[in-house]
Parts: sequence; structure tokens; C-alpha cells
Amino acid sequence: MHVLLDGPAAAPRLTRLDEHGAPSAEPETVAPEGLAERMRAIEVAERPRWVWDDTALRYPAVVAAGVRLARCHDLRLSRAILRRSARTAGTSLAGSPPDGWDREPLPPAAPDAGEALFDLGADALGELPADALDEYARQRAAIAASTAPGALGALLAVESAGALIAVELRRAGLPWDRERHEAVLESMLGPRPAPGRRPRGLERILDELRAITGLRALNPDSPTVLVAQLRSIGVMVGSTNQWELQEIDHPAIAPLLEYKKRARLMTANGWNWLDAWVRGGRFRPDYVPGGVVTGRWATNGGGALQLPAQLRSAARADPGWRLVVADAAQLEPRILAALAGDRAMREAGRGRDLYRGMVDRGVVATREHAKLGMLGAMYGGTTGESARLLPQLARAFPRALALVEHAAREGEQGRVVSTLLGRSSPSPSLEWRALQARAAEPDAADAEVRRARTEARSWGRFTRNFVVQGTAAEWALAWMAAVRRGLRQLPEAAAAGRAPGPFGEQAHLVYFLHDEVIVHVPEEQAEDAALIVREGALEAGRLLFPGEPLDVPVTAAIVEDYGQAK
DNA sequence: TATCTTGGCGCC
DNA sequence: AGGGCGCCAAGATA
Repeated sequence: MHVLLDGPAAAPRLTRLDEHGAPSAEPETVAPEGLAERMRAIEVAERPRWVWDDTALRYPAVVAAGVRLARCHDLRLSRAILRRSARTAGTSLAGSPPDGWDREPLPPAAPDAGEALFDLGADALGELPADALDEYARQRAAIAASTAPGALGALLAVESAGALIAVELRRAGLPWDRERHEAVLESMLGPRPAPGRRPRGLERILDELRAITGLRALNPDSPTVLVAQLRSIGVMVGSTNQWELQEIDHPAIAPLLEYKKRARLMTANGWNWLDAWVRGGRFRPDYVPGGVVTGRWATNGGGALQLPAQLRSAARADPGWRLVVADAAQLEPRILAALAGDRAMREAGRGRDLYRGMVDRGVVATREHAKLGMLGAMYGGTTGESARLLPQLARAFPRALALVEHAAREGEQGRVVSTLLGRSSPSPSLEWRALQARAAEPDAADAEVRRARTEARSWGRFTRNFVVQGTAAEWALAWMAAVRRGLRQLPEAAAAGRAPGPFGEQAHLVYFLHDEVIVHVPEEQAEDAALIVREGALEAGRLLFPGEPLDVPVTAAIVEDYGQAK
């Protein structure tokens, strides 16, 4: 049962669709004030998949009206996947000219839109594009005609579930302790300065730097100026990045690095960030599902996916609530092992730390080596320690290594690679192809041949990583969708005098970071939530690898603040 | 003045 | 000559 939800805010419509996506009854028009009740009733009685053009556009108003949908089909996100997937090559959708369904995600919401974004009547419930039903039928047809209908269907389901979750995450927000955050800033930077002024904590280090170097006008905030100034006193650097400065033996280096570290905290997550992104004790970032070519999420403002470790203690559960901080251990190499059907590698990680397992089997000497080597294999590292470890890994895990090597070769040839569920990499640009073609001519200049090879290898590193990162992203979406489903089945906790959450006293997701989720949960249900998070991982493993389910160990720490996890 | 690019660095 | 990002400030450009 699928239901199309559209119509003007003054008279929203619900249209029942049959299994082919065709309307099976007259649209039902609902009075706006009764819409939430009607939707809730349909959710409970009929388990529909709601179909609409863009979850990010429409769902906020629905959540604001007190309804959380179980499932949806997001036409925009699905189009993006189907359009590019190698599995749908030859379908009419893949061959059709670009149209309005190929558009980009919405522009970023204003940072302080916060609650206002969710006001019903803010035209979020407008008419769907007139051809929404046609598009839905096209997508169904493309899936049916594809070489992997089951996998693609699963992919669109988890992608769409992710879109629902992203909206709910913003609605809920990550509980954020402003005082705690300010205390960290104070300890690193001193009191908040007047706008445009350096805080005292930075001023003090700067004085020290000026004394050491004798440069009265030393300006560490400008990389180009700083390079010139350092060279003027004989510190012959080519840039001012950390790894270059670290190698230099000079008394100014340590305080300079300290200055940069603290300045970074201020510019990225300082008082301005707090003012812009934290309201009413919640950090509300703007997630962008499918915002990365590999299928990972991106963010638009707020930098939710780059919360520095030093500030995690500011993510703190409300009184009477807990955070369940869950992390999928060594997700990407496990995904690779499963993708490649590499028995030995799967065994090395079964039920324990995968890297430790590699050490125990004598593949490498230390856990650090195992990690470094696997990252190098998945990213295409060709130098240093990680490259030296590759032969050992290739001997122990030939199938896993062969899979990433093959993906790299495909990319170097300009071919497309795909994830397990069928998300495909973009084609290289026309410039890239032209360069390769020119370099293949018999009279090509050496420089051009070299440049073409460099570019080919670079694209190969991208496709090499794409299959692993993209399939890991699919696992993470499936995981999160399962966790969401499990949490919704938890009853609301009994009132215990604590402040209610955004969904009453029901546990809910509050954060997502590629292979980590955080659940905000009434304290007496924290153990239940931890169980749901682990069960969700198993469910994701079954969805992606039904033949031989992948078991990714998940750590689930029950804590009061994020800083206590790990 | 507004917009784009770059360097640097935070996360996975 | 290690994949994917976002964000900020400074600097460059229009």
C-alpha cells in the first residue's frame, strides 16, 4: 500500500496507489486540522509507504504536526540513485533527458530557522509536481527492469528511511550543554572577547611567539604571511601545515602549533558557533542525506559530522535521560571482507576486534599495522608504512585485496563501479576522458602521458574507495533504519518528572556520524535501547548479506555525555 | 562590496 | 603519489 501525500496546505490530499503505482481510488481530501490524525490512522492500520517528491521539503511539517511516518519513498533521492546506477542501464529512466526530478537538494535552511522550519502552513504541504505519479511509475519500472531489483529496492528503502531520520534528527536536536561548551572555550581561550578581537588565551601565546622569534608583527592567522615571516628568521618551510611544522626543531614551533590548535577551536566551534547553532539546549545541524557521491550524508552548516573530540562532553543527556552512544567497530574493512567473500578476513574479525584478529593470526605484528595497512588498501596508499604492509595483507586476504584492486583498475579505465546495493560511481569528466585519449596517441608528449597516468590513478583511488565507503554507507543506513524501527516499538516511558523529549518520553535518535549513532533515552530504558542498537546491526547485516549475514560488533555505551563514551 | 578560491584542519 | 567530506579566515578576483 502506497499513499501519495500532496495538495495545498489548505486542502491536503491522500491518494491510494496500487502495486503498480497507479491511483486505486479517488484522492481523499482532508481538512488540514485533521490531517495529522488521518495520517496517524493510516500509519497504524495500513502500514503504507508514503510517496512524495522530497522528504526534506515536506516531512518537517508532518513531524511538527505530531506524526512520524514509518516508511516513505523519496522520489528525488531515488531518482538520483536510479539515474546513475549501472543496474538500470538501458531502462527508459536512465536514458531519459535530465528533468526537474534530477534537481539538487534544497538550499541550506537558515542556521537559526530551528523550530520555524517546522511550522505547518509554511507551504511545506504544497502540490506535488504534476508528473509525480508518472515519475513514481517510471522509477518502479526502472527497478523492475534493472539487473538487481531486490537490491535496488532495498537501497531506495534505506535511502528514504534516512531522509525521514535526517528530518527527525534536526527536529530532536542533539542535547547540548552550553555551559560545558563555554567552560571548554574558557579553558582554552579565556573569556569571550569583543567581536573581531583575539581572546586573551591566544594573545598570550602570540606574545610568547613574538618574543621567541623577534618578529613584532608576527601574524599566525595568515598562512602566506606566516610562511614568509618564518623564512625571514631562517625557518625554511614551504607551508604552515601541522605535519610540516612538526618536523622542524625550533623553539617557536611548539607554541605555534598550540596557537593554531586553539585558534581552530575558536573559529570552527567557538562562541559564534554556539550562537548560530545551539538553541534551547539543542544542536540542530542540517543533515543532507545522499549528499556525498558515495551515499554518505553531508551536512549543510553546523559541521555536525566534524564535532571535535574535545567538545563531545558538551553533548549531554537531559536530566533523567541517557545517551546510548553506539559505534560500529571497524565497519569498512568488515564490509570489504563480506563484499569480497573473503573467508579468512571474516574469520579474523568474527566476534572481536578485526585488527586484533589479524595480529593473532600472524598476518601483521601490531594492531596499528593492521589498521594502517587496511586503510592503505582501501584508500589506495602507495607510500610509506601502509604500502610496505600490503604484501602481507594480500597474502593473507587475497580476495579482499583483489576486490579493491579491481575497483581501482576499473576506475583507471574510466569505467563505473557500484556498491553492493547498486549505487554507482559517477563517470569521470569529459576533460578526464579527453586527457586519457590524448595520452594514448602515439605522438603524445611525455608530460601529457605522465599527467594522464596521475589522473587515472587518482580516479582509480576514488573508485577503489567508492565500493567500500558506499557499501558501508548502505549498511549504516540499514542499521539506523532498524534502530529507528526498534525505538518506535519501545513504549513511552512512564512520566518521571523529567522534561519530555521532542516525541514525548519516547527514546529517539539524536545523532549520526557515518558509523556511529546516539540515542537519547529515558534512563530506565537505556539498556533496552542498547539492545535495539545491537539488534539493528544484525538486521543490517542480514539485509545486505542474506546468504551469510555480516555481524558487525557494535559498542553501545550508556552515558550521560558523549565524552564519556569510548 | 560581493563572490570565489585556497590553506589548513576537524571528522569518518 | 591515501578515499570522502564541511567550515573558517585570508586572499584573490570581479
